[in-house]
Amino acid sequence: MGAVKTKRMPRAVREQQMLDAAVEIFGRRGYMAASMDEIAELAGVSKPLVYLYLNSKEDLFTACIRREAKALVEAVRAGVHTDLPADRQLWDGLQAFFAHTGQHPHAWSVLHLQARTHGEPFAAEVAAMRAEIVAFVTQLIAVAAREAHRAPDLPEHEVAGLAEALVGAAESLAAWANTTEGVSARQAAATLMNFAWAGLGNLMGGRPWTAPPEPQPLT
Amino acid sequence: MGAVKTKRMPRAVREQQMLDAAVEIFGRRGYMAASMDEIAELAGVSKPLVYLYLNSKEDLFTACIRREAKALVEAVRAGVHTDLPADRQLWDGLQAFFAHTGQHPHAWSVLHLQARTHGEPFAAEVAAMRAEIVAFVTQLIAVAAREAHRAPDLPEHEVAGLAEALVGAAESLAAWANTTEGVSARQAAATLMNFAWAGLGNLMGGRPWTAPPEPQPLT
Amino acid sequence: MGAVKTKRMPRAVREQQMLDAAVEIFGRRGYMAASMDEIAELAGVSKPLVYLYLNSKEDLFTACIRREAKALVEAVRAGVHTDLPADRQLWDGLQAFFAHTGQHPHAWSVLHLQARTHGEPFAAEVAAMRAEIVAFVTQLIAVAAREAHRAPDLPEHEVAGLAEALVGAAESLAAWANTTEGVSARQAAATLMNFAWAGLGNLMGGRPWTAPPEPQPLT
Amino acid sequence: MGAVKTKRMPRAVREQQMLDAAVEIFGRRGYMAASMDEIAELAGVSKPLVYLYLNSKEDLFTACIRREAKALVEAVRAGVHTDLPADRQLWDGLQAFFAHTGQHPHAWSVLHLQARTHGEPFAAEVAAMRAEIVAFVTQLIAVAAREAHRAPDLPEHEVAGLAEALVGAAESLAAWANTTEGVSARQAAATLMNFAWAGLGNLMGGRPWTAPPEPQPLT
DNA sequence: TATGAATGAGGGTTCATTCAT
DNA sequence: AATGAATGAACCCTCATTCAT
Repeated sequence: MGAVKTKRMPRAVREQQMLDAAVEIFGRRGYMAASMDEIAELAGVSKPLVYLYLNSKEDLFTACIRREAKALVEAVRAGVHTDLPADRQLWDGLQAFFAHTGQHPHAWSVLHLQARTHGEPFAAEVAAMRAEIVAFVTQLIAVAAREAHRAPDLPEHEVAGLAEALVGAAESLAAWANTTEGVSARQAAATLMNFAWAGLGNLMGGRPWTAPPEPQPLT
Repeated sequence: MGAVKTKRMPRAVREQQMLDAAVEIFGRRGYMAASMDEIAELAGVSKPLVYLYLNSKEDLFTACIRREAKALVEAVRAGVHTDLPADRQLWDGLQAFFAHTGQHPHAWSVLHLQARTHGEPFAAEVAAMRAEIVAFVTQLIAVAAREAHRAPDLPEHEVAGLAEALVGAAESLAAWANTTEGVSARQAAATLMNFAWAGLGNLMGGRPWTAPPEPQPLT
Repeated sequence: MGAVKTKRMPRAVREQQMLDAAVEIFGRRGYMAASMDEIAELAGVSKPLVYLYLNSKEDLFTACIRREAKALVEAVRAGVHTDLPADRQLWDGLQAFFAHTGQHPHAWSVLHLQARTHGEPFAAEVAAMRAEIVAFVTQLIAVAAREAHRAPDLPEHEVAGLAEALVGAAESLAAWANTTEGVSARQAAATLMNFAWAGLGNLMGGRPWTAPPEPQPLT
Repeated sequence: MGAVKTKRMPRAVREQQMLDAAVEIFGRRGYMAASMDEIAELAGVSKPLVYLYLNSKEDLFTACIRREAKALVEAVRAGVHTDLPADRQLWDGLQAFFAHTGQHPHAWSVLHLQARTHGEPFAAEVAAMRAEIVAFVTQLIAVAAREAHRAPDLPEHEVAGLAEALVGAAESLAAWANTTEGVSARQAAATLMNFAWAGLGNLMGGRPWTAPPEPQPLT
């Protein structure tokens, strides 16, 4: 199952093999439970070579996060055409997102679970990527509102909250789509678009929702 | 900071002290990085006693998950009054959810991050709780639709997807609310209700969203 | 050859056994070449127990240095009676010194070679002991001079240099006495007393030695 | 700080660069802690070249010891003029010794500490050099005694002991002179000459020292 | 003459777990 | 009801050393 044992490869190639193996093992076992021995074996090299090229378990993990974060962002970017309407951009982006995470489950596990579960060096790394995506979505929502000649006065932090919720929902659905039989990337994206665009309110006949008054302490 | 060292306590009490300590350490360090030594010390007992009562690290972790899952579900249940309208039930449930997770961050970390990050014995445990909540939300959505005399033909798996998305968004927002300064449980709940009920569509002037046609392979 | 494997001993006893083993191995192999495995085996315990009681290789080494430094100083102190004349005190001290180092060659190796060969944590430890001994000798020389109603104006730093030279010579002779067949502690002490007291000058018929004039740079 | 990276140099030159680097690293880190990697890097060559020229870490260390031992002996020899009186020869030799060790602290560390701290291959190497110096001093003492028409019957092993003590004191003072601020080679040599020639006895008004009778076991 | 690529072996350290009291 | 004493197994990391060019 591991890489075929080929000897004497240039450093750049070997490094990618090591990262491939590391992403798989980190994704499967988790950061702490992953052993450098297993990673080296899967990469088809000896352990010292892994250390020679990637310094330490922490550095190796960081390198994995960086590579996979970059790959995910690029996959989403490649799926989006900025000259299309905002809703279409969101739809395309979501599809690309679900497709990529579905095709690289270990990488998604590394980004979504492992990196956030362990301390600051790693969480920051993935937080940067997430911020980038949230910013992208925030801007899409703003553009969409403008296109619809609506909500010129939508408060900014409200939009941020909505974007956060959308991205959060997408992240959760990624796990759902990857685990549940018969749910494709397209279906996951459609569900989320329906949820986000039409809202549940549509089901209720347009009756808008308003928060009940905050309970006051008895005087 | 740990439990006061009192000798000769009944077993049930000691067990709760141990679980308290374990939840805190598991939540802070993660499952693998948590050491039985640290847990025993924080609980104010010797290590063999932990093993005598809770058998193994795995069993201890499982016990933590079970206790905290039950507590979370009960907290949400206690916040909801089933004789109120569906939207009010959802609103109350969300508030209870965000309040409880905010007040028990270690417990939420155990349920949301640690349990899912490590293999099958634990993921299943928390999946059961999640299924319970998703079912509750699914039924709420159905009730709401019926109350509004709408969507009599809404396909079931569509509703399930929406519920999944809603719960996922809530889980993501929990982290957001707990980390972001100045975001209270009430605000997080409001943001999510707006998102779910009004949808983004409202911003767009009611223009409904429809998926573009699936690309067909060339004949 | 190692300690008899007796189970379940109180901590204090086990610690001494470990220090015994550690001193022997450190003395034989040197600090870096000594392996914790070998030390544990010689002590008749498992490695984790060594770490449980003594924390780390560095701490173990420090503990060895402290114990042996204290033992050596006490051995010398026990040999000296402060109510005897100064020369007799020096003679007795030297004998005790050579006897102790001869009987504990590994300990002497740890103090004289290993501790000084490795960085600051350790060198400082043994420097303190050495300073104590040098101070003792310095004072002895001063007392001897006073007893002889001589050298009331002997400059202090001169005395310090002499004491340093005497202690250095003693340390070197310790190795010589321990390695050379047929040289006892008594003989080593006698040689050094002759050297220090009578000086080589006696051999020369009392002709005192004076430094030639320092060469001046050409004007 | 390392050698400038120049390609294609004759073997003899490269070897000296490697030995320079090795002496510095061995002196700074100690034999075991020194890594071939660091030595090669400081020498400005690749590791295989070090092995090609010097075979192994042991051989490299031996080569260092040999080169530096030779250099030290030659430095002392160059400082001594055999046609001068014995005390002047000793004085000049000591000055040369302290000057050389002060100027080459890493080399002195290799000879005095590292070589003796590690097993037989190396200790023998430096013991040979030391024996040469002790023999030189022994002969100087004998000559001085003859010049003074004294001590025709001085037992040989007594002289050897005195020489040993003198050399040992010199070695110890070398460390003292190199570490203590404001102690020059000249001062160190003067202190030692005073100690050796005049002796402490001079301070005592010529009162000779005699060993107290050896304690007899009770009959 | 010179080096990039690669590894077997071993060392320090920690952990979950048990025994005997 | 509770603990001090003890360990097998594994993990991260480093090093001296070689191969193929």
